[in-house]
Amino acid sequence: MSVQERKQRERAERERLIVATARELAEQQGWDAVTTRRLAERIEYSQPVLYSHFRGKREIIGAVALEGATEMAAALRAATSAADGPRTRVTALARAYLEFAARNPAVYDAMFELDGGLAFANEDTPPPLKDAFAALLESLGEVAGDGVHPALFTEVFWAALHGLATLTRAGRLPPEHTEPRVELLVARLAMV
Amino acid sequence: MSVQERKQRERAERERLIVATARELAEQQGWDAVTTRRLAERIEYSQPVLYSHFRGKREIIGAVALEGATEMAAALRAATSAADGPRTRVTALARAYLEFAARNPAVYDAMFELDGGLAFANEDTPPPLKDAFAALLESLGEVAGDGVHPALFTEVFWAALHGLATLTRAGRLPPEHTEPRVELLVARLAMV
DNA sequence: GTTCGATCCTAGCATCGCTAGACAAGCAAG
DNA sequence: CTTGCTTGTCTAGCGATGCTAGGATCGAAC
Repeated sequence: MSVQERKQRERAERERLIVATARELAEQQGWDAVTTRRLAERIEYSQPVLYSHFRGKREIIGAVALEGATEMAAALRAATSAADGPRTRVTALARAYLEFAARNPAVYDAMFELDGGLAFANEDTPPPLKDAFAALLESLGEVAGDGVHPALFTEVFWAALHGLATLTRAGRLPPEHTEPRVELLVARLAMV
Repeated sequence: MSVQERKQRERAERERLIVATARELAEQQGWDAVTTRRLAERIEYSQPVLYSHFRGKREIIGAVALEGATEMAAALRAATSAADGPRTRVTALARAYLEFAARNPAVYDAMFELDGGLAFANEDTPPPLKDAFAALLESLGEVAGDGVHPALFTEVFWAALHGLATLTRAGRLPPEHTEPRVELLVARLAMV
């Protein structure tokens, strides 16, 4: 059985390599540059190997998105756990969210802009995505205000963050005034 | 000169046909289905004709985006002019914005998700885009609150609407609770 | 050592955006 | 009316894309 196990290990290792390479390439040159040929060349295998791991390019994007969701959840929790008081936590959360989006644009795209073939907002949603939303909910739920459902509040706050992140990165909003925008958002939405 | 004028008119007419057809095809089957070949076939001309009007597919998307911006500005103004009182106006504005995005998904994509090669948030921004932002500013500026720059407030509110629109349409947010989300957003952000 | 199955690669398909160069239609000059 | 030229359009093709079929190769098992 040891032989099979070794092969499985190597296969899993190669799969990680594919995802990591795709992510790296996307961050360096954008998702348009992530073609199956270039990706295959970088991992030093031929194209069809990719298709023995993933159904297609789409699933590779999805894998990057899941990886990103895990990291984002961790980043959000790290930022909020260092802050005390609901208000400070929400501000830290908002800043961490936007910073994650700005520093990992390709990953953020994989999560929210591109089609990675992932299910959202239903029972088939993969755990990392649910957990990322949970990380938001943890800090945002406590400032939802009386009579407002925490999940609903989280959705609205999240949408605002997502809007700021995407519009800024796409050049629709000048990037200079990010900080005052965050402050305004927190000041108005969060009920201390 | 009459001959030249007629030709110019016909050319302009054909250009409108291209844009309208691209938009129609995109709304019917998504932007992925808008290929230069299919588009050429629908307007009953050959592919290269498209390139005598536009530099490439990108510019066609940009043209659809501009058309959409004009319509959106009109829709927003129509919705707000029928409401009296700042608070009612803002609610009407938010609903109109989200409805426009939901009813014209391909146009909304052309405006904000796809690359139409348009300049944003600087002096080169085409008039229709500036005007659409102005339409937002007209109603949102009056509820910015004391000491808050109207443009900054508009950016934040707009980002929130954009986030709701895109996340909902991409299946990231369940579409059922759109109305309470809008109400929460207006209740918190707008200072009556 | 031989067989056989898993693994991987070469080669190719259909389609994409875009362009060069041939061709025809229509106008101006003789 | 014919000739020549400009203007407009089309056919054909390039390189690149995602994806796949079918053959070659390699290693494990008897």
